[in-house]
Parts: sequence; structure tokens; C-alpha cells
Amino acid sequence: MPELPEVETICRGLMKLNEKKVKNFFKSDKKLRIESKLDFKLIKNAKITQIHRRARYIIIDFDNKKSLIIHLGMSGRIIFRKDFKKLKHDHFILEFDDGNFLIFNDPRRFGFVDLLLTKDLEKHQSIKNLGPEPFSKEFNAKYLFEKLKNKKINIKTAMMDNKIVVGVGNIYINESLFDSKISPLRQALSLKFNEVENLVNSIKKILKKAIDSGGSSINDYVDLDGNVGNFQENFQIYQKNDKKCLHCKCLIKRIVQNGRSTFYCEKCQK
DNA sequence: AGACGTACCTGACCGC
DNA sequence: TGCGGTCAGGTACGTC
Repeated sequence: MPELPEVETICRGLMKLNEKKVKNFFKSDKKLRIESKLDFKLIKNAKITQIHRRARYIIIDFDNKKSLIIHLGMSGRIIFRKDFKKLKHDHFILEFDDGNFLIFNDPRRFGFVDLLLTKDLEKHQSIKNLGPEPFSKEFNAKYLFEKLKNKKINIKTAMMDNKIVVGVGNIYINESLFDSKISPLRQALSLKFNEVENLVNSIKKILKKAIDSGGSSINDYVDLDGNVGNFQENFQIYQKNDKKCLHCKCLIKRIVQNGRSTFYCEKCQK
């Protein structure tokens, strides 16, 4: 489900949980990607003070110096409901004292929910090695050019590396490379400075547009209130194989890079 | 160190 | 209807 725009949309929806107090929790015995070292009992009776995001990780801070980190993996969802009925693939549930429930549901279980001390957030195994946020000032052409200048891998795979920039997944890198007219097959080190500049601008522009649209809803992804994002209606290249390129009318190709689908126009992307 | 393959899981969809 | 194959928005780890 989630790249940065989807996680950002969910995070914004979660803001309304501020000040809510945890009454109880439920955890399934299915194994997720990370097992929490701290006991979730520690957040019983704790009150939420802040909800924020780092890369694709949703972070919920509590007033007793503990924080939850939630990652949605490929198929994770967060559902906010007033009534509770445990459904298949519900792995973690918070019950608040006002009778509301927050549910983490993840069929493929590539996601996780982890509890730690708030002060240890930056040291968390998933957080500590992350590159800059795509909307930060730090993520600019000069920075990226430096990062790419010795990289022999293709530009698409390079940009999906969280050490270079976070939150850019398969959908948005496909769209960004099309927007900046750069072939996904190019070696990262072959990009000229102005091409890197265009790519940075495209990534920022497309992610912003996607957030404004509430993310992309492929399959049945919905936000907390059950609203669907509609950025998928703006896809120009992603999953458009064998359809006509908007600019040159030739057919969009699908190939596989690093085990993931890549969509591109051979004529427009050089 | 960097590049690359693969593993972790379930479900939806398609062709036979 | 059922079965096998393929695909899916992410991350981490092993090997060379």
C-alpha cells in the first residue's frame, strides 16, 4: 500500500487521536517483521501527545516517554473504528477510553508495530540509517549529485534506496523518472547535474501532488475515514504498459529491475 | 563497500 | 470449480 503520500495521509488522519488515552490493547500471535522488546502493557493508561512521521514510519508518542513505531509494509492498513470486531489479519489494536479503536491490519505481515522509549527513536534499527526526507532542504540537486556520482546501479534502483532519500517507492519513482524524462536504465553516475536537478524537482512535485490527492488507492486502500485517495487517476506511466505515452503516442514498456516492475517510454525517457 | 539476488507472506487475478 | 502461475505499494540479509 504505502509510499510516502499514503503514509502522510494516514498520519494526518491520526492527528485527531491526540490526547486520547489507551485503555487496552490486543496483539495477535502472528509474527510480524519486528517483535517489540518492550511490553505493550507499558502504554496502558498512557495518553497520546504527538503523531508524526519519519520516512514511511508512523510514530505515536505517549506522555510516559514511550513511542509506538508503525510500518505498513506492502499490505498494511490502519483503520479507525468506533465499534470493534476482530477481523482476519488484524494484528494490533489499541482501545481508547472514549470507546474508539485503532486497528493495524496487514495480510502479508511485512509491516510491524514496535514500542520503545521516545528518546531511543533515532537509534531504532529502522530509523537510524535513513537518508533525508524528500521535502527537506537537504534533499537537493547538489546533495543527490554527490550521492549518485559513484553509483553504478541504475538510477531507478538508486532512488528507491532509503539511504539516499526516503519514501520514494515503486509508483512514484516510475512517475518521477517519466516526468523528468530520464530513462530508468541509466547508470546513476551518468546523470548530468541538470538532470539530477530535474529529477529532484519531479520527485518533490509528484509526491506533493499525490499527498494533495490523498495518496494513491490501488486495490482497496482507504484512509482512516474510509475515503479513497485518487492520485492513481493521475498516473502517467505506472501500470500503463502497452498503453500510449501521453507525449509521443508510442507504447509504454514494462520491464523488471531489481525484482520490481518498471514502466517507461523508450522515446521520451533518455 | 557496492551490487545483486532472494526471502519474508497472503491474496487477487488470469488462463486453462 | 479448481489449480497453477504471476503479480503486488517494502525492507533486510546473505553472498560475491
